[in-house]
Amino acid sequence: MKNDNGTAARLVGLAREVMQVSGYAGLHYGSLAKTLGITRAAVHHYYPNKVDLARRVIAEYCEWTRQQLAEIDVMDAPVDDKMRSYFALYRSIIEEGDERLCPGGMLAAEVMTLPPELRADVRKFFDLHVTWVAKVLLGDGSRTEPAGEAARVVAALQGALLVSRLYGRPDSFDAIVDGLMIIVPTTAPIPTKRPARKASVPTKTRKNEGR
Amino acid sequence: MKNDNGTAARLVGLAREVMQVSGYAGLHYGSLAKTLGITRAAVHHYYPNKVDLARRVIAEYCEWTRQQLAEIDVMDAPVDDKMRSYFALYRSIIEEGDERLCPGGMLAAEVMTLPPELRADVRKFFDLHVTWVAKVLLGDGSRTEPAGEAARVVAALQGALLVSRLYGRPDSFDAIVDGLMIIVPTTAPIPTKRPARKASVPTKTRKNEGR
DNA sequence: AGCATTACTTACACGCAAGTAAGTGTCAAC
DNA sequence: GTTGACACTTACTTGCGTGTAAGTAATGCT
Repeated sequence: MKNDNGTAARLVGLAREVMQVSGYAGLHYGSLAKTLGITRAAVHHYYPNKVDLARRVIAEYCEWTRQQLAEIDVMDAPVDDKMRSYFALYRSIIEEGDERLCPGGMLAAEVMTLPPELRADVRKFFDLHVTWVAKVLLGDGSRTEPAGEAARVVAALQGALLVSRLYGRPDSFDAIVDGLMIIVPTTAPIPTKRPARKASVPTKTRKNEGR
Repeated sequence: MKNDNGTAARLVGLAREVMQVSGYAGLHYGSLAKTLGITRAAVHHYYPNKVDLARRVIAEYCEWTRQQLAEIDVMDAPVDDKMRSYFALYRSIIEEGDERLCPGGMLAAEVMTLPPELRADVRKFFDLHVTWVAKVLLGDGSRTEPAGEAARVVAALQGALLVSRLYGRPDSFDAIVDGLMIIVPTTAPIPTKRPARKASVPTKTRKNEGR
C-alpha cells in the first residue's frame, strides 16, 4: 500500500469524539473529512454510510469498556473500591474534554431518532454496564436483587455527566458523584427505608397538550 | 379574525412533544405543519425561526415547572414528602408518553450543538430545578450546603428518565428512583462518609485517540 | 366603503449533507 | 511489466430542511 496513515482508525476515534460532543445527528462526513484533511468520499470509502461508522464507534467503545471493567474485576478489591474505580471511568470522560458525554449516554438521548441497528447497540452498551454493576454489587452480601440499584447507579452517573457538562464545570461532576457512594453502602448501614411510592401529588396527568 | 384554532398554542405544545422525543435537532417545521394540517409557511408565520419556537417551548415549560414547584411549596409537608412529589413530576413525563424525556434534559444532551440563546435557556431551566431542590433540602436542619446534593438529585432523575426510556419500560423509572430517597434522608442518618475521591484507578487518561 | 390586521397559502431560493460513480496514482506480487 | 488491490479524488445526483417573498381571504374598525 502507498500511504496508510491509519485513516480508518483515526476516523473512528474522531467520530467518537464528535458523537460525544454533538451526537449522532451532529456527526457529518464533511467535517470529519475536513478535520483529517481528506475528502468526504474518502470517509465513505472506509465507512460507506453513517450507520456503519457509528456502529463501529459503539463496538469499539464497548470493547474498550469491557477491558476496563475486566481490569477492575481483577483488582479484587472491596465493593466500594470497585465502584469508585467505576465512577472514575466516567470522570475520565470529562477529563478528556469538558464538552463530552459518554458516547452511550449521548446516543441514549437520541435513541428515538436513531436507526434501529444503532438503537439495539446502545441498549447492549447499557446492558453491559448495568449487568456489570449488578454483579459487583452482589459482591457484598447485603443484597440479592441489585438490578434496580445497578440501573440507578448507571443512570445517576450519566445524569452527572449531563449536568456537569451543561455547566461546563468538570469539578461539579465530583460534587455530584461524591455523595453517590451512599447508595452503594458496604460497611455503612442503609438508612431505614421509608414507605416510598408516590405520595399525594399535585399533578394532573394529561396525555397531551395543556401545559 | 377568521379562524383561529389556537394554532400558535398548539404549535408550542406539539413542538415540546417533538423535542422531548427527538430533540431540537429532530424538530422540523415540515412535520409540525403536516401534523397540524397546515403549511410549513404557517409555522413560520407564528414562529419565524426554530430558535424562536424552541425558546418559547422552554419558556412555557419553565413557567409550568415554576407553578408545579409552587404547588409543592404550599403543601407545607416534610422534606421527604416534598421530594417525593418532586420525583412524581418526572414520573408524569413518562406517563404522558414513554418515548419522552424531560424537555430540559433532552436539550441538555444537545447543548453543544444548540444556538447560544437556547443554551442559556437550558441552563436557566436547570438552575430553576437545582435551586428549588437545594431550598427544599435546606428545610430539614441536617445540612447547610445542599447545592451538591441538589445537583445530584436532579442529575439522577434526568438519568433515570434517560435509562427508563432507553428500555421502553416506564416502570423501570420507579425501580431506579425508589431507592433515591436514601440520598435525601431526613430522619434517617447519613452513613459515615468515606474518604471518597478517586482511588487507585486502572485508567490511563489520554487526551485523544487510543481507545 | 375603505383600510388594517390576522391567518394563513403558493412558490421559490438556497445551502447542506448523504450517497454514488468513475476515475487516478501507487505499491506489491507474479 | 502487467495485474490487481488499496487508498484515495473529482464530479455529480438527490433529497431535505430552513427561510422568505408575495399573494389571498376573512374579519374588525372607523
